[in-house]
Amino acid sequence: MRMLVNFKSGVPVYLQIVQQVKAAAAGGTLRPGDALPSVRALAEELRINRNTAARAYAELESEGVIETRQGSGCFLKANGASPLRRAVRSERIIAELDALIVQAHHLQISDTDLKSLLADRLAHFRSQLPVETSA
Amino acid sequence: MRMLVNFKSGVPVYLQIVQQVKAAAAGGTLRPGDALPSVRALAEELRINRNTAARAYAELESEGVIETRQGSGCFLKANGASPLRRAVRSERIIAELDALIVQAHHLQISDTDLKSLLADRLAHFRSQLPVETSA
Amino acid sequence: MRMLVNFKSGVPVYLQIVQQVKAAAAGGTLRPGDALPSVRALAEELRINRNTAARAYAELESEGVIETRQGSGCFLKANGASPLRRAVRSERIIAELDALIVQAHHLQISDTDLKSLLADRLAHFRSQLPVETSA
Amino acid sequence: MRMLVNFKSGVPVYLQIVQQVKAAAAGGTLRPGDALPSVRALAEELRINRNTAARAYAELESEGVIETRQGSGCFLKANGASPLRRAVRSERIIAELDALIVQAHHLQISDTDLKSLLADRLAHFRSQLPVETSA
DNA sequence: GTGGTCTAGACCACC
DNA sequence: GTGGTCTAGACCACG
Repeated sequence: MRMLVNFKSGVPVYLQIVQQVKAAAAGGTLRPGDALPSVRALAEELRINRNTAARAYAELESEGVIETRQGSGCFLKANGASPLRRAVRSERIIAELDALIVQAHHLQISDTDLKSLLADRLAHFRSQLPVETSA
Repeated sequence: MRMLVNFKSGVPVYLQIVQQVKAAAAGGTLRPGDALPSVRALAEELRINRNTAARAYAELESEGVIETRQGSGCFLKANGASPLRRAVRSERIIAELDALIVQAHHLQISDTDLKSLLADRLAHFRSQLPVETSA
Repeated sequence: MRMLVNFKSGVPVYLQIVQQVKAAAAGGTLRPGDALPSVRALAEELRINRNTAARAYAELESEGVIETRQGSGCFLKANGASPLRRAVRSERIIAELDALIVQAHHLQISDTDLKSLLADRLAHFRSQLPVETSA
Repeated sequence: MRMLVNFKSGVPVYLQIVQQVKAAAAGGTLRPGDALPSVRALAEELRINRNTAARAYAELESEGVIETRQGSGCFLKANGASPLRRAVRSERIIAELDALIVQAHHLQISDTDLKSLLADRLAHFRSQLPVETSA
């Protein structure tokens, strides 16, 4: 499970993790029973404090998304949200897409340029890891 | 200048304002000498405490982005950063673009679909308002 | 409201505060509507971090003992526990009394000496402040 | 040596054990050379994890209070602190006594009642077990 | 090794 | 001025 946090965005780090785990669960990248990285491993990978990672997991547990077993780790809950329908998944991404467009608009980045940038970044990611997402 | 804050995002409200003003200035939507809404008006429009609006402006002034003239309001500074070069503006948007891609990946939205969604939303925005963004 | 924390006991500081507020509420020393010291004032008085004091109050609020009003302070709730009957109040103190006796036993302090010590300390406290407790 | 832990008190379990052993040693209830229960036995008796019991003993050993002889168990050290003078022993109990008094004060238990309660509980304990405490 | 708790410092939003 | 949140470090209990 690839995670990524942005320290400059102002969004609390623990929330960024929560959102990504939820998205992965909703999308099916994480399936019921799958183990999440340990609090320590996640903290090290993202260069954050253990507590911040722990808090993200605590939040996810309190929302019923994951289950934590003392001494063995955190796992995606069986009764977690089942993978969403395609239309629903799209809706989830639209709010962020709109915010991005507004930002680009403020920066006077043209529609054409924005599309190019997206294509560039997608290519960049796909070259980095063998993704299981279909093309 | 149209502004918008998201209370659920976790991003400090005052920071959201700062970011939007900076983006508008960097992109050229706001030009040197242009007036910003008064603290009072902004607070009312966004339904926030006047202190919070004032704080955003104080931050912008301390960074030299705007100047406040007693009794007449806040204005974009003449010596503020001139509109950025195209390449620099692009860089500004890339971090957000990457986060979006990760999110889409977790939701198992294909690259092709993501591109389509972007095109859709761009069309949506352009049909809504007479944008001054170049094509 | 006189408060006192013991840093060496191992009992979490925030819990010691919670217990004392509850006891004061149960005993009637604090009455519904009474204001508690502000988080900052309490922290300074006890030489603890503001967060530790805040946590105690947060716990008390979550248990419905106090009510906190943004910007004005914390107050004992009207529907808080009504003053306990004499017998019940006594019960509250017995667990601690027993722990004390066991400790004294381990230290081989005689019953007589323990009683003397209690009398001494009571006299000490009564000389320090004009207590409203009946003798 | 009878031990007792309170899981709700917030005091670390290992510390409660350490405190009780030290008190017993300081008071003379445990004498140099006396054997302590094995880690295994203690863990079982108190229903705690063996690691926790082991940790308490490790702490005691590192402080020079006890010594562990491979295969035979843990014993109170000969060079451990000899039983304290009466005055010192009294000091040890005073902090707890003060906390008790504050608590009683908040519960509006009168000095007289507090003294009676102490006498009651002392009588209760003495009737329960043949104590070796001097009268 | 695992997750959980307590204390702390810096910052935020509101009166 | 008020209380609340986020991040962090150190420590605890358990497998």
